[in-house]
Amino acid sequence: MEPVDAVDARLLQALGAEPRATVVALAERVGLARNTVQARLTRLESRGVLGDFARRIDPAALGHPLRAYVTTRVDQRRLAEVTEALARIPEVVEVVGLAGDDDLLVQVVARSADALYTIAGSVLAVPGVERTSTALVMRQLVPFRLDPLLERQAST
Amino acid sequence: MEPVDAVDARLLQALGAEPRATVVALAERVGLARNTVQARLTRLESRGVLGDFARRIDPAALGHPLRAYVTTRVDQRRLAEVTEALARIPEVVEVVGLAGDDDLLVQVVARSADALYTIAGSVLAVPGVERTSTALVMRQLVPFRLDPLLERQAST
DNA sequence: GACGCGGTGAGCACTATGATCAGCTCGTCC
DNA sequence: GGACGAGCTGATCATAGTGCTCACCGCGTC
Repeated sequence: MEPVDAVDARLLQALGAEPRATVVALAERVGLARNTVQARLTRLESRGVLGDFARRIDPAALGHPLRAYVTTRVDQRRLAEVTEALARIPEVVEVVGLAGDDDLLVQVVARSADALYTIAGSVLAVPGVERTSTALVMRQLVPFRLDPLLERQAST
Repeated sequence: MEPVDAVDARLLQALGAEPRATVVALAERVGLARNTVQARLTRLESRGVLGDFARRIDPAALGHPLRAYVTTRVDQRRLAEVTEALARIPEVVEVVGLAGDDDLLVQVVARSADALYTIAGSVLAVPGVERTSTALVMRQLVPFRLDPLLERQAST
């Protein structure tokens, strides 16, 4: 994916500061014509720079305040099958394939510690999963952020 | 955090389907009065249900197509210090404290494999960090999602 | 039965939207 | 040098959405 330019980066920064801002407000903030902002926003969307809206939703607000990473080792030949089964567990919010000792990193959320135990069990019960290790997220020390990278891009 | 109710969940689903939808469009979609939707949206925002806008931005669009998880073991007594130092590395996009063998899970993004190597070095170089292990994300098998949970909440 | 809460529909002035236009300044290419 | 295309600009337009306030109503609570 082609990286965005400095103007787009500033636009994204402005959106970060005020997500519900109107196009005219953004135009004023970044010092561009409304026309330009409108065109760039459209381009950003169509280029897929902005991911799912769901990423902004706090799982805690959905009654799932607990978050954990389940590292799993799987039978590589059954990877597709395993992925599909994991996707059927509602509390599984993300699965990525890793290079390293572990094969899969499964991010899950849970309503309670008890529920988490059950969910971890469901992951282990998936045919093709050989071993799992669950690590509970106790605290978000640095909340997800992209500002430093946006800052760098904006000053290009 | 108090979980949202079914109506809010449907609202969030509608937003997920069409993030730039106007309030009137959302009202029509969920079958509520425009007034109600407006009030609920305001409440959702003020309750902090919606996290940072940056969460929606694809790091690849910022020129950082590589993503990795760096698990680290730290001197627990220097945790605050370590966190602060990690936060100063631009490519560190999230740090969480774990319960388990590893202390910290550091999510980083990088411009290239070479850059990733450098960044992993920076993490290890932080005073108080004792050991690190870097796992490159090769593929997103299940992209981040909250739909299954939203669905459940919407049908309450 | 009084109360408060949340949803409703209506109305209002104000503002934003999306689309289109010609004009302008770049840098690129021949 | 000159033609070209891309991108930003400021203008205009009709249409639509916004934010707000109001009175009203149904519902569960005390």
